[in-house]
Amino acid sequence: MKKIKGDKESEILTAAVRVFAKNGFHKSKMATIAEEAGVSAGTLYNYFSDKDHMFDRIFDEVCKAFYAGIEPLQVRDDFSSLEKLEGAVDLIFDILGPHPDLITVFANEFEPRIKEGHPSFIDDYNRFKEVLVSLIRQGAEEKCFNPHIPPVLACEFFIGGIKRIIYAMALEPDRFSLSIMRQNVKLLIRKGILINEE
Amino acid sequence: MKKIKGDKESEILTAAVRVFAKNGFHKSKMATIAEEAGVSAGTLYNYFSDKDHMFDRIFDEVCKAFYAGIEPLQVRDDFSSLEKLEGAVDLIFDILGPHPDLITVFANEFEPRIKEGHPSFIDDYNRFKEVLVSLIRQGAEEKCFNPHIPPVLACEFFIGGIKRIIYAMALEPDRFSLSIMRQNVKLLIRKGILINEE
DNA sequence: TATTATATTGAATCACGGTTCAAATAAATA
DNA sequence: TATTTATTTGAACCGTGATTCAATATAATA
Repeated sequence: MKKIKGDKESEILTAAVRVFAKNGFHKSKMATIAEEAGVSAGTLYNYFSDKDHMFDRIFDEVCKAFYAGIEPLQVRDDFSSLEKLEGAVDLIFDILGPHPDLITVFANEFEPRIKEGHPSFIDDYNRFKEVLVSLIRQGAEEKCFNPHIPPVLACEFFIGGIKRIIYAMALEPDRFSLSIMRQNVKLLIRKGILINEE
Repeated sequence: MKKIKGDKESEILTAAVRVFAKNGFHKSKMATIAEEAGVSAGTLYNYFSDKDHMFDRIFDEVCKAFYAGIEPLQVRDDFSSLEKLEGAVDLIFDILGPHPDLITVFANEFEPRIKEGHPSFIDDYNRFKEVLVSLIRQGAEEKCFNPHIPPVLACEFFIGGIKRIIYAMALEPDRFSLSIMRQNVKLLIRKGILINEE
């Protein structure tokens, strides 16, 4: 059984996500995380300088994946604006969908963490949002999306909706399947709630 | 200057909202709240049994207003389903819109607080959501709203979107006006992002 | 005004939990 | 194997901040 470098670090992070999801950041004790990871409290500090740093590492990965995923989407000229936007939805579902604990932490701790300082993941996250916004803007310019809706506003609305939907899913995994969620979110984004009379 | 009963209590709550909005619940010190309210730390405990209780009182008011506002909407038979749904949007904007600090606290602390226990406001909040869901369900039954979208799901999506929009507004009040926000949210809810070709 | 009841004060208390670090253990190297 | 280096341990430390409460001030009542 050879240990891969970084192995234990990610074991600790996985445990941390589990604990943060259950108790929230502030009520999660380093001792609990250590126990959950099967190491002692002191060991945590060989991998992370402090609790905040450990926390931010979690979102580092997520935000890097967000940005890495949306960038290639932006430049695909075989995709319509709508396909790109739906690609972004798929991206979020793909990255977070399989990890309920991560969703929970993301839903409850992400924005507060941004508000309280300048976390390491902020640049990737902002870039991700910028691409999303510019993608919507482009759709509006092409008269594919409603040009009266400010793209930033639409972007915020969609992110908020998606975030909450996947959080609901994380809380009650058996109620709706990932694919049903995904499909309906796309529908709501595209056409809203009204029946489209044709 | 006669002091109305409950006057000081609400002064403290207002100060608390301000402090919670700025620092988040856990980083807000009772001492700071006391200072902000112009009383001493000990006085807080004449009005609230502890920090959690004080916190919950804030949401008590909000949730009571939510439920009190949506209930009459539900039974108005001079309103279409769409008008009712838009009435609910207006309700949220009316209650939270004028209070950026309250929005911030609501956006960042509400769900975590629900997750960690059984707060006093949970019943009003659940009733509010139930009405919202049943309102959407009714619209679907009347073939006004898309019947393929599970109402609970639509409800979560809309709440998430609205919550995030008003939070964005609270963070940058000068970027968009309340009325622009409101109008565009309704548009997104009704028709989504696509242009409705006619 | 004197007396009683109520409200406020803020320094002291005390539990909590993040962090440290000397000792112990394990791994790497000679 | 002996020696050096890296890692892990967990009990102890210590800052923080919610909460308490005896003393004080304010209001109500006689």
